[in-house]
Amino acid sequence: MRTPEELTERFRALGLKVTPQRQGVFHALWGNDSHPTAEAIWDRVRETMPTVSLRTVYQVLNDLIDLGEIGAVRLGTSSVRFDPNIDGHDHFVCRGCGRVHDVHATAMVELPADHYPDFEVEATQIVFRGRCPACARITAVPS
Amino acid sequence: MRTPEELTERFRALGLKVTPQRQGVFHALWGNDSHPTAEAIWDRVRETMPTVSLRTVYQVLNDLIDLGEIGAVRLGTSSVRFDPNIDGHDHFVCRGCGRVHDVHATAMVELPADHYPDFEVEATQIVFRGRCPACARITAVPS
DNA sequence: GTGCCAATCAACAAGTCATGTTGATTGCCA
DNA sequence: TGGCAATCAACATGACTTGTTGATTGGCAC
Repeated sequence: MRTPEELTERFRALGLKVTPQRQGVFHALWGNDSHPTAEAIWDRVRETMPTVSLRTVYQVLNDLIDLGEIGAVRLGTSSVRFDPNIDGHDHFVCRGCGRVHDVHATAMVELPADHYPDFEVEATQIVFRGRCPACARITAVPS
Repeated sequence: MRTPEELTERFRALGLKVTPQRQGVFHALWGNDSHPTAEAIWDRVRETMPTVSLRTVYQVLNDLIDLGEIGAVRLGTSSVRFDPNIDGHDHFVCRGCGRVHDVHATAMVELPADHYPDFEVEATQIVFRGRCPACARITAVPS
């Protein structure tokens, strides 16, 4: 994702107004690799801007998705998560704490063309499920 | 998934009653590789049993999931899909018709242990998105 | 065949998540 | 400074899934 400053530029260039609410969302997303839900972003924005509405946060997030600045991730968890990282990467979902981690898998994933002719693959999504180091440690038997 | 007859056996063995509604769901799932939604199964069951309620279909499906007889698949589509195939396989989601196809990818997917120590991977899910042969044909330019 | 009780039913309500609506207000920026 | 986009509150909506309740049915053990 671009920096908040670059996003500000881009919004201006597109004739969109740079409001404090929008900038609040920019900053809440910047460097945020926790795959926050809309509500989590709302909480963060409200720390410095208590009056912002959840409705507006949703609006700004969807604007950013439309502009291709962030991605929406649906991982079978209840709600949509937003990902400032739009580079190709995979996800690890911890069944203990529910957190989502960005990972880079060594993947040679293909649909064998001889078995699936005429299938046009446009995107491949890999999701690992299991336990993250922190959660694995909790239930690990200490010696 | 087991055959309807085997499921009948298993339900009896567990002290669960084998009702026409349950058998209707068994048959609606048997050999069904279309990844139906609860509503789609409901439709199919109602063909021979018009009075069955959607509530009951949900109930039976969740019972089957609890027994490990079928799987629930969440692919970012609006609703949960049910999959009688519980063997390891992957999915292809068509962005044209929305249909879900079972596929077997040639996958060498791993989380490199040197980069992600202590991550315990328990399951790996691969989802391909694109267009199925039928939908690819529609928009393909005929010569 | 009989009876117990699980299963099902209808008809709700509820809860979650996301978005639409409306009419008023605010405040960015040309 | 003013136009108008953006935001606000406060709803409603809508899809999906599950909970509840009280009555009824019917599977199956005896």
